[in-house]
Amino acid sequence: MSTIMLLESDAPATPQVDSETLSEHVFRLIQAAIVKGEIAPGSKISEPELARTYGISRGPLREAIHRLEGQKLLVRVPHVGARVVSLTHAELIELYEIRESLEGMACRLAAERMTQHEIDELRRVLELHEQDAAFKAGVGYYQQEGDFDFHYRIIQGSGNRTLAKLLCDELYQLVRMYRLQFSATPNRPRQAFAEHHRILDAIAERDGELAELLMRRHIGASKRNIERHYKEALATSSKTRGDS
Amino acid sequence: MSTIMLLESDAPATPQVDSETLSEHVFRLIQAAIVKGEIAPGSKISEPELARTYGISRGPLREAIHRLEGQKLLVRVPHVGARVVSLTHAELIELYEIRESLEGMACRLAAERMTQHEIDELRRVLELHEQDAAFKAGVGYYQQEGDFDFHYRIIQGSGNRTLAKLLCDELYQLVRMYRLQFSATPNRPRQAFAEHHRILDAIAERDGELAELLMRRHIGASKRNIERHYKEALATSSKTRGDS
DNA sequence: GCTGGAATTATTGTCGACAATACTTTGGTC
DNA sequence: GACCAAAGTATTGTCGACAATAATTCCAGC
Repeated sequence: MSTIMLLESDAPATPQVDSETLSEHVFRLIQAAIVKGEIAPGSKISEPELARTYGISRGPLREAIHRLEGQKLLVRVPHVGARVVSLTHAELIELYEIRESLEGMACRLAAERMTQHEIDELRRVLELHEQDAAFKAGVGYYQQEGDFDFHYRIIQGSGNRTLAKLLCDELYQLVRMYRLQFSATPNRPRQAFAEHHRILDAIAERDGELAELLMRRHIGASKRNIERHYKEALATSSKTRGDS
Repeated sequence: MSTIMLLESDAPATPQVDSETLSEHVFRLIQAAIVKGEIAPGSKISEPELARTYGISRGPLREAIHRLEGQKLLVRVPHVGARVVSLTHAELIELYEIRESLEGMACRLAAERMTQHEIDELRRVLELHEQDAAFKAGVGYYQQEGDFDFHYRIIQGSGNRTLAKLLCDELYQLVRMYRLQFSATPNRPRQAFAEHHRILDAIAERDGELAELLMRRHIGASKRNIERHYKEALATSSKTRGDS
């Protein structure tokens, strides 16, 4: 009853979606739920339960689950079921190492191949970020999605469509999922913004080599930020007995 | 009739597979067929036909298709169907650019982190290649799969499991599919072998920087080899009127 | 009271049938 | 003769039910 409501109440938000496949629809719904943390990392996915929740049969749901697995948001074990991914510290670092390499390359290509119009738009995106309330308060950044995301636009600007599919269609949601956890570090948003600005300048000057270097350093800084978070969490958990 | 034969005649080759899921089984079967070129690139995948061929229902077949799509061996269009991937020249080059970046990084990490035992085994793999009949005849190389493949082992040796999953589980089969077409260039196998040897030496000397550089050059050379092939194909197709 | 095992329950894997969409072929008109 | 439209065919998308496997519970024995 209310399960059908859930589907239909969402339909008006995406009106043209008549021809959209059911599988596609729940895929996006579940993807958003996982990225936002509405479904806790590590929690088990029950096919019958989710099917009831979204008011669909298990067929299309299973297809959605398989696609989510492709995006690394779910981990499936045959005959056992699927769980929401829960990256270990090491895996998260590995992911950032991959991003360093791939986005560094994307940034170099973007500096060489982006049109002037694309560069102008990228600058506008950055200005938008600066005016963002959350950013001004120093509590967040990064929350922008898709075209409003700095990294996303640079990757698209690289001109390497295969790379863009890999980064934006497969890895992007996973990165976004974990970004939310670490973007709230005191000084990090301001610093990240400054780094973004330097990267943009390098791109505008068509200096591919420098743009790549800066992007690698930028992601490396984010990586170190995560490592710092992790160490602090370790220290906190081990100081269970007073701290004077 | 003969469709069931096909399944059963393959079962003895993998006897322990009782607990293996049907979907998993056909996934591997179709994957192999695509990589070997038994199903032509660009050809359409008919669900009813394949289901009959492998003697299964469309359910598990569709799951296999989705996984194949994740490996970029199939391209699916909603309400239309799936086709075997057929990379354009530009896409193939893009793929090699990605490999340059990713495998270069893997090679640097491998030089830093591989155990002495792993390095010894890598050397043995290379010696095996040198003794291979096809290689001696100069007609091929690369055909080795998985653990017997030089690149595969280096990636595994990088210690970055996320990277290994990305390269070996998702991109590897696609690369293998296209390798078969271009490995038959006159001098390329010998040259590739020499490059492999230099990379191994750099790894053995724990020189990560050099190992990365050499791997990038190695893949870059393969890339140029493909570009040369392409240009020749273009020239051939345009000299339809004599060539004296 | 705890451990090991068997029966029960629940979940995943598979199937065949029906509905919806896309493609093909046929017929008609300009 | 060529192009457009409509009916028909085939393929994909979805569903509910059944089978096989895994997790849980309950009971017996030590």
